[in-house]
Amino acid sequence: MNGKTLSPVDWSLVRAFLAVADTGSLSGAARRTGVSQPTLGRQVRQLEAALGQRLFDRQPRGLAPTDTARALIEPARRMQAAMSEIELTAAGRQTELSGPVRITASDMVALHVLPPILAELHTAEPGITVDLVASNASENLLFRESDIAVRMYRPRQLDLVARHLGDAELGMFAARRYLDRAGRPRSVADLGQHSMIGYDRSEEIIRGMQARGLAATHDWFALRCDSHPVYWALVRAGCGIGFGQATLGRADPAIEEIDLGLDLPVLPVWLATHRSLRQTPRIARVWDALAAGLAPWLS
Amino acid sequence: MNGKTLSPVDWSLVRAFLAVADTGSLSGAARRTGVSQPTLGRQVRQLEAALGQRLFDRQPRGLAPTDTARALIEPARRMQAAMSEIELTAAGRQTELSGPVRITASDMVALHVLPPILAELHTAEPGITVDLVASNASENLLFRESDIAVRMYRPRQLDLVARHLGDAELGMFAARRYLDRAGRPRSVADLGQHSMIGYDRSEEIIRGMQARGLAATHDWFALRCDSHPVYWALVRAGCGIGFGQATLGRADPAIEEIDLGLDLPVLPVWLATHRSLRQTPRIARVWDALAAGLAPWLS
DNA sequence: GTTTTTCCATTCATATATGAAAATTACAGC
DNA sequence: GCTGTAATTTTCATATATGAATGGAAAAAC
Repeated sequence: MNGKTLSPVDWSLVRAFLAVADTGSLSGAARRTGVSQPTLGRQVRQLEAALGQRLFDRQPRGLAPTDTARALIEPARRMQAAMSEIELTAAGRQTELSGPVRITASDMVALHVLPPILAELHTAEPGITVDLVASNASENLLFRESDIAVRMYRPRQLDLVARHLGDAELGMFAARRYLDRAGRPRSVADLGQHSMIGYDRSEEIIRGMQARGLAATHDWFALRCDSHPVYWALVRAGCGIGFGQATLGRADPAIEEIDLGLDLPVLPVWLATHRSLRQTPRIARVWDALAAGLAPWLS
Repeated sequence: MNGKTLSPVDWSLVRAFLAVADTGSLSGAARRTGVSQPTLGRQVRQLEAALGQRLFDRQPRGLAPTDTARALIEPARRMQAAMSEIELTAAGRQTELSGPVRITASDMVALHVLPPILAELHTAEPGITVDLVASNASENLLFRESDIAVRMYRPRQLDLVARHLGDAELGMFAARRYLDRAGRPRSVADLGQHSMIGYDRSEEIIRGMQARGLAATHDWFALRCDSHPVYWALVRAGCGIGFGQATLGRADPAIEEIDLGLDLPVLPVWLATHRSLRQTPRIARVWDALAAGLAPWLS
């Protein structure tokens, strides 16, 4: 285990090293980077040979970093940061009103709100291609995993430009079909007799209800689902009463709003991008399209 | 000229970018990096495509960086520095008393002094392989272009460990053959009647002689050569009187020292390595061998 | 104790990147 | 105006790296 040659080390191996160190396994790193697992394994081995040091202990559950690897993570991160700066600086200096733009949005927004906005944008600017990442995980704008993010909270990362577009109201909804069958609740107390749809792992509805004086627990719900789009499909299918964005529910003829005077929280909607990209023509164009297109959904 | 894909950029392209930016041409960068020039050209193009920016203006005399390229050089250097830190940290944690060690020395020292030292070292430590770079240019110890440097001046770079081994005396010498034919100078004035061997571009001897009151000019010399080893071969072949390291001349039976009472300068001899490597077993072993082996040559 | 899951290593066909040599280009000097 | 020089680009055979599929091993789940 010693570098027998004194040849320069391929910088791209460090990227593989970081991905493996971050995820703790070759397979995980492969999923995250899009590079295949055998390739990552070979690259790690190659880096170990080049540095003359074992970097990971191969274990059944993954690769555990050695002391040496731990010592190398910090400079590797600096490399990554510098690489990001290169990409962002270069992208920020682009002047064409065309090219790819990657947008991150929650799966709910991506599924129900963005498609018409992007359709219109594509008609107006056919040169701009959009990569839409529907994910509730916050992609890292600093590493250019995304160019523009639509978020339901105030972004707090450094070097970001963020704009508060407005607030998305929440409402309580059920399918007309369901209400015709199960009856329309007239008070908060009536809810106890209804099928409520909730989340499985997330506790947000439960906490919200409890804060409003309802004795909600995990078992209070007849049906639970963690996927927002599927959750919403359950509501539309008449599985019971659920919560969702007010604009979405009110625009849906199959659905009826249930107003019991609860003051439901509102979700702030933010647009965010990296400071280097804000003035880039095609990014600015998409930014404006999103801001304009989202406005009718917000209050 | 716009990145049509949004795929991650290969980090190793930045190394090519830096080499080209530093040398100002693909050919120069190829010479410096050991990568072929067509490959570098392709890598630069590839980086330009990935970043969506032209980085160089192709000119007949080389590649001139664009404004964008100039903006990217600084983060690229940070990447390079971080990569160096990775390599140095990893190398510094190696514990085996074997592996490659790259030594830089002036061509004179490499040719006349180091061979016996390295021969003995190799006998004692066959696991250590040595890359000897005979070059008067100072390789960059920070970027691990060399592990140990033997230098005739005090190294001043940051993060270096340096040790002053002693001083190499200079002397005035000529081949016995030459002196038998042309006579032995008894005074400084006699030198005017002799064939003096000097440097072509370097003025060091001229300045040294002038400082000692001799009316030396470029034309004072009958023969000039910039290569130290060739210069010394000229002296040994009886072409005339020249200057060289005292220990070298005195050990040579074909050569006679000419002592006219001039107080010639001495050259300080330094050993230098990166701080991270000083304690590494095989580096320390070579360091010690060099220190011990060079001692007899110095005063 | 058996099954299932999760992960890493290997194999082999394919895609990609590389280098040597030749072709090309544009200036500089005479 | 021609030639020489020093660069880049192109071409093509070769070397290298990659991914899909497979095999294998060790924990976790039942």
